[in-house]
Amino acid sequence: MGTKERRTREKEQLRRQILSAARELFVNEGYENVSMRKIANKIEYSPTTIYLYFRDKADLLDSVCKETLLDLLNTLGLLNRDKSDPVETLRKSGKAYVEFGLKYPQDYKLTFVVRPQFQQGLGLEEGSVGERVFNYLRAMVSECIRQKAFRRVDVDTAGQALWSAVHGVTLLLIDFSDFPWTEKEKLIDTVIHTMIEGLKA
Amino acid sequence: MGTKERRTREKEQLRRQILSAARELFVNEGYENVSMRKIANKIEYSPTTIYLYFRDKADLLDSVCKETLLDLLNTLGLLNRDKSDPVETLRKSGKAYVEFGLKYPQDYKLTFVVRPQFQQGLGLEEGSVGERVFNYLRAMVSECIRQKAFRRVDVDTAGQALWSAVHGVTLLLIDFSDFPWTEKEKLIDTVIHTMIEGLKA
DNA sequence: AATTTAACTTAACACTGTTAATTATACAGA
DNA sequence: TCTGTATAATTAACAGTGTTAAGTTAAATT
Repeated sequence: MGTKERRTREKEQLRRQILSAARELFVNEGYENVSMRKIANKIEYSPTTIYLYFRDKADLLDSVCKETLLDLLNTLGLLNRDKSDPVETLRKSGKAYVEFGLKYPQDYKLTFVVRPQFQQGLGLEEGSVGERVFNYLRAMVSECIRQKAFRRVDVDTAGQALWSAVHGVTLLLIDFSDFPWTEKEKLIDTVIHTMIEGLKA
Repeated sequence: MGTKERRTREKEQLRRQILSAARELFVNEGYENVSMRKIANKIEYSPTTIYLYFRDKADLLDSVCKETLLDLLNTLGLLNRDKSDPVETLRKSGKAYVEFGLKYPQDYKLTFVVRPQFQQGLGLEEGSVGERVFNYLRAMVSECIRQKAFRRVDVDTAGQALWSAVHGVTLLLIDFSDFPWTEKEKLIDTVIHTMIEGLKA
């Protein structure tokens, strides 16, 4: 019959329409300055229609962030991982991570700052996209240790430490853009380089 | 006459009352879940009275955060700085910074996460408390380099890199408390230790 | 053509930050 | 002690918020 398929396709389409309107508004005006009515206006539907597709505003945020994480994962996955030089691969990945954050600062904040604020304890459950991002990092660190490029150190701890560093520099650069930072690229490179050197020693 | 002095004293007292009520509510319920009316109820005044003491809700947040920064600066200042071992002093300060953040997680987030969200570009202007916190860190790094414990590296860059690392680990631990972190202390120590080793190399 | 189902909208609730206008209070000088 | 004045605090109101329940329209099925 196919009409049912068409309907579900149309539903999916509207869902995506809502999602992209929400992302655009969240990014440009900030999550808390965006009302359901604003989103509804943008897609030319009544505000309550959104509730047929998303549980509430937080759920909307949640879905937007999930997309961002997939984007990030994809960006990292596109790097040509040189198995023979895992340290260099790690360095490049760290750099790509920060650059992703600075390229889409508001999306990064939505995912790693705003979302935890409105939905405590989540985003990184087992099987989630967030977990996959971290596993990606973990695998690289593991390879560095296996090839004895890094000193014998707990893989998880090292991975989490690296994540801390790149997350930290990304957020500081985004949040305090008026601070008299040294040259941005230099700071990013120093953070990554210093962490990697520290893991070698 | 002295009545004028008493009045200003009373005004100051109410100001502090508002401030401490606001902090308690912000910390326990989250900035955006606290209404001016809630704060007013707590201090048993009408909501609009608050506006005689603070410009708006963001200004209230601002004042709360300024206090937090002073607290942090004081905590760091209380460390006995051993001039003969600046690296150890730096390590202890980093540790104290993270511990401060984890001891008052909500206050930390209000200052370093929520506030930049609601008042873009600030908190670290010249002469501000935030700048003083960073200067404290800068001085320590400078001493490490002067005594040749660290390789010759730009002081500002190194300081900002260190700040990135401790800021990052603090926020990750606060925001993703359900993530399967390795032992918390171990992670914190690794972050700080790795950065310091990286600056020596 | 009638009926069921799905999609969407209208109306409403309790609440938000904030302003303007108003009232109460405490002080000063007579 | 009374009056005028400055200051402090309040009431009422506005335009907007997320969200729910009830109602309406349109499409698909029988």
